[in-house]
Amino acid sequence: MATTEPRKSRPRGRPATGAADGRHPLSRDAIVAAAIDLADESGESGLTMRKLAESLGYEVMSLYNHVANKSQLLDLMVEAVAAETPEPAEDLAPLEALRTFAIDSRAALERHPWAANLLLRQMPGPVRIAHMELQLRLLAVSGLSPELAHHGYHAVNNHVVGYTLQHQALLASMTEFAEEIEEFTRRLSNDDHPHVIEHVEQHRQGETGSSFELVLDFILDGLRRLNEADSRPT
Amino acid sequence: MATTEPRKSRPRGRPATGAADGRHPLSRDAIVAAAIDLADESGESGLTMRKLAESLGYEVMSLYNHVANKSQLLDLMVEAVAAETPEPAEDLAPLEALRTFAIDSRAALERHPWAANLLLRQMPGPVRIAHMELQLRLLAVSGLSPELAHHGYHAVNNHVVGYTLQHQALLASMTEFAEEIEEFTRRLSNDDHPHVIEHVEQHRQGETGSSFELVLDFILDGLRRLNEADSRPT
DNA sequence: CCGCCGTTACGTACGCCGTACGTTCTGAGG
DNA sequence: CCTCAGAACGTACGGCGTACGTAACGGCGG
Repeated sequence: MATTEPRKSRPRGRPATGAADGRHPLSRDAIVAAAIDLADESGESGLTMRKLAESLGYEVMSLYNHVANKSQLLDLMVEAVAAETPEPAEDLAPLEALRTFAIDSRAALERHPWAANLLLRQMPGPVRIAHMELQLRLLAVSGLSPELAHHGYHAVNNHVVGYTLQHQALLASMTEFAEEIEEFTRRLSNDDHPHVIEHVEQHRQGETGSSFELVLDFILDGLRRLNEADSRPT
Repeated sequence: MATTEPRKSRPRGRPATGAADGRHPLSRDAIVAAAIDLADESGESGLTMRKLAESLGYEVMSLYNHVANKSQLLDLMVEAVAAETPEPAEDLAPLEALRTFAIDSRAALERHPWAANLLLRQMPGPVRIAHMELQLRLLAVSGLSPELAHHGYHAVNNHVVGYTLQHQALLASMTEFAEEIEEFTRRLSNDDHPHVIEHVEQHRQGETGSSFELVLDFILDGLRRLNEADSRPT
């Protein structure tokens, strides 16, 4: 039907004279920002090159003039989220600085529920490498042995990412399967799962939340304690 | 071309007289088992209804006579993996039993790299509910306060799943992007990232592995210590 | 001033994916 | 012998990422 007329109503090619119509001229940064917004709203599965182009007012393939492929776009999104984490204050003790950095990292991940899952699959970019260097340096100058510093890095990182992943999954389940959960717990109600029911009830009363910092301190205290025990016999 | 002949070489309908050809008669359990095998080989993205049917010697839509949809199939796969974890011995102290259960759970997840990622998205089935009840019971009878038991459950579970997720991601990166990593670290070699380079070098020498149980004990010891501190002033 | 060219936007098309739907065959029960 | 539920099948649809060719613009050498 439309093949008879050679072009559509909107002028083709670059928008006449520097984006004279309502839209910005489509840069890489604009694409990444729009992708983050779209993923925040619709989840990772809702982020589609087609929908992303539509949200920007462009056609799909125009995006590929600015990003190589979807994988690179996801890389850029993860880096942008990582860049939201502020550097810790410099006057803090090393492990205190690491503690606040972990808390701030988690806050950034919590703002973008898709980010934690993506972290696992993508190679780290410059921002994440810099964060890694920062955390490793803090561990090194805190007086921990090299082995403990190595394990401490993974322990803290695992905790930040793992906790956020599960928290987001829990939130998603609670909103998506609300009535299934309702019926599910009622079916078990007086059965042989008393502790599960109590646990769910604790969640309903908002018992959660402080658990992240609790375990973070278990890890940091454990590192300190183990380091003292190792160095005392010397 | 083939539309002229009314049927293909292989006989249609149910296989003549109880799977007289080489294949089993396609049950739900057989489909789940084949799906697990396929995902173990090709990863979650490699598990496709088409490939799964092909690996079983059937056509795609025949699978839907035994499973409702792909999401249900993934549910069944996760449950099957969870069922691989043995129950802990009954003569152990509660927190010791929880410790071995965590280690065994991690081993099962490690055998199936796709499982940890799936755990986060799927609603728990009967097997996982039973495991949840088991862990909560162990925490309850260990003498911890209800709040500490609640947090302890999440702490241990987060650690098991989170650690496995990151470990699998690390292994995948190391095999998939081997030369990229090689060049990447060489580019940084004498730059301003000394700790990252040292960390990668530690990994090359196999410094990893024991970190899981180390942090697990940090968590369990932290729970015990905090419980004593709470109950002593009484 | 003119004509070329690199850059960007666009449209079409291909090969995957999950799966809805209608058809064809089978063995079992009356 | 006939019927009938259920399994296996083939086709088709909409959505995905993206390869490829085309069209319109701005800038620049002549």
